Amino acid sequence: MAGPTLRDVAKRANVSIRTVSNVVNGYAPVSDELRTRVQAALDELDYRPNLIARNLKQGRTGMIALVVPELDVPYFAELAREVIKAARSHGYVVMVDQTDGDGDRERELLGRESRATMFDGLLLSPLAISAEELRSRANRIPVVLLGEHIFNGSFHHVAMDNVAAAREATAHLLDLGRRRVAAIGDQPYANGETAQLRTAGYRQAHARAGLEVDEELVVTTPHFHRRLGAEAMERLLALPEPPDAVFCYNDLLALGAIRALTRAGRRVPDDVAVVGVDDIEEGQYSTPSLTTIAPDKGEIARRAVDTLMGAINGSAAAPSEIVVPHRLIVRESTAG
Amino acid sequence: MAGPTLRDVAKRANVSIRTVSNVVNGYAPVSDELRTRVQAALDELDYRPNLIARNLKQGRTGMIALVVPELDVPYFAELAREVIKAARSHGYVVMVDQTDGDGDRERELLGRESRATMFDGLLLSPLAISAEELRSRANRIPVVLLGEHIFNGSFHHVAMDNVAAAREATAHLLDLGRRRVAAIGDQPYANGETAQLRTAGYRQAHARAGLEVDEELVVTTPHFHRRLGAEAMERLLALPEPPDAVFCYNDLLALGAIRALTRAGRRVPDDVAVVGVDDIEEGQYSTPSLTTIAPDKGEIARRAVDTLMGAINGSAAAPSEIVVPHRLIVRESTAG
DNA sequence: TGGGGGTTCTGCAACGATGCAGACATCATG
DNA sequence: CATGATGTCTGCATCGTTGCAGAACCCCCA
Repeated sequence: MAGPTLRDVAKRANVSIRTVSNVVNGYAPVSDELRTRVQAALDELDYRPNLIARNLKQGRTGMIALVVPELDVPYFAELAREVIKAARSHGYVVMVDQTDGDGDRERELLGRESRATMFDGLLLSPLAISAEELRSRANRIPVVLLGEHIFNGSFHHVAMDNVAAAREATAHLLDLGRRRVAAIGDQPYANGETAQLRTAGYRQAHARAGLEVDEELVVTTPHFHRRLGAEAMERLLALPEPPDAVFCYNDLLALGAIRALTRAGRRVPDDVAVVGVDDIEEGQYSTPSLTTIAPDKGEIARRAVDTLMGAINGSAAAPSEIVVPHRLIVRESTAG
Repeated sequence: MAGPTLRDVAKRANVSIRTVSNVVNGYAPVSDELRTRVQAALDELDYRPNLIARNLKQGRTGMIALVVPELDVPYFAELAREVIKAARSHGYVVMVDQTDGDGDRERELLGRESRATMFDGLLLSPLAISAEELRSRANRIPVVLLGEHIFNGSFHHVAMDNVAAAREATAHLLDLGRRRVAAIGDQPYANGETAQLRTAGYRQAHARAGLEVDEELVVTTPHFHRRLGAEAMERLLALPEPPDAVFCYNDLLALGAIRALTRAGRRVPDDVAVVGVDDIEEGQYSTPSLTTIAPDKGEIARRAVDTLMGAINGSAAAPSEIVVPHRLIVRESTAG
């Protein structure tokens, strides 16, 4: 099972281990004659460098870890794709792990026996554990946070402007003349920062338009899945005065809401207009297609990876707060 | 940056390195007195074992790699989730990489300088490179193939029965009384084995029903994305005699096809019934919801990981050909 | 002929951990 | 008291690689 080592190659080519290493790495000057002899031995034995050993010696692995709550949530899958791409351009590979939003799993990740020491850096997506806790367990390896707002930043952090995004989405609905705009996805409790920022934006839009928010229309959901979007929509439809528009805190909620609406016989957008957030590909092909706030995922991934690379290569810069652009993409679910 | 090592802890606790190691691993008998002293030192220095070093010594990393063409294709994302789960139950973590179906990327993965030596095993999903080539570059580490049919198996292989699955999907449409059933997704060329198996099943269903296949209705698509499903459907609709049903080789194609149909003003399933393959979650929430062939992804992942673990732990069993169950799930796109 | 400078090549130590054999002390037993 | 068994603890070698310093050799020119 175990392959040939430098030693085996050296023996066969009748040279020192070090010389073989030099040939493999193209390092020091090696005469053509020896080089071809060594190369022949390498080929004959089909030598492959043992990266573990190389890593141990060099103190880096060329791997970073990307930790997301759920890999099969399209936003994270699409983000993962971009991260893998960005990392590759730095010669890095990415270990993807999912925590199911489970705080224990996350703690484990940062704990003593964690495999985190195998990675040169960590990209963490929205966390169940608090900023406090993260800081106290702070690992020895560089960390960049994605999309979760951690206050008084002790970590590098990349995200879009959630307040502005939510404000624009809501304003778009108000501009269409809708007056009962619901919000699905609030999380008014610890670690629900992202959702809270979006709620803040939703309120700002109302305030700027001189409108009151009907608190009945702000629905809390513990997470952002299709099913919860559908359920929340059903509850809203059961109100005496149901909404004529909904701002959903992500696209999955929005698609679930649309599903509930069509099942209930309401037309989208005629009866109820719907906006989501994330711009997952699915929203381009749904019926109706989905108006959404599109964060620049490629940019998020690139900036996050760049920042992480900077931290890995020792630039002990102060934690950076990076805001990536977003834009409203109007599709059928509001434009009819 | 570099954390404390066993040596540092040993120095602080005034014991040998070996004893610290024993405490860390709970190995040999260590007296309570020393144990507490060492433990204190471990805590004070916040020691974390260097896994690279441990791995080098032990010859295994506790990591496997999962290689898929595209991580943001829902089927692969959902599969990845299951694989990560299954691997975790064996104490393994999973590196996910994507190749974009790019043969060069795959060759690189298997090539000399590949990072594959960092992993105890490899799970490979449908490949752009041929079975031949894979075999010739066969790595030194155990490999299990997922969902791609490699003939005269030299590798472990886990998949559903593609012919049967396609036959059942097509039969379902024929049973509904549809007589012009199209197929979207054929790939009648090298490395299109999976697609070819599905086409075979499609033909079998026709043959068993005593019907001819209209070759005009069999559409080739180079890959399985929503856009191509929509385009293929548009072409089919432009035929003098358009189909009254479509069997799509995966759910994304089907969702794209549905999109094209509704845009063209056709009703699904009344005018055209649609079936997909994969049972991605999106199909439960689309409008209409999607009838599909559901492979048991959890089972695929578990069997694949189990098989890989077996191979890693040295059981040099003959390559196993594992067939996992699938079933037809009827939803609105055919049941109206 | 001898010494400076360059080119090739090599051995040793080290990365941080664990396997192994053995040192040392303690204790029970005949 | 000698013997051996047992329980703790330690040092050395090792995993496969690379950094470093220097050895060996060649060439050139004074």
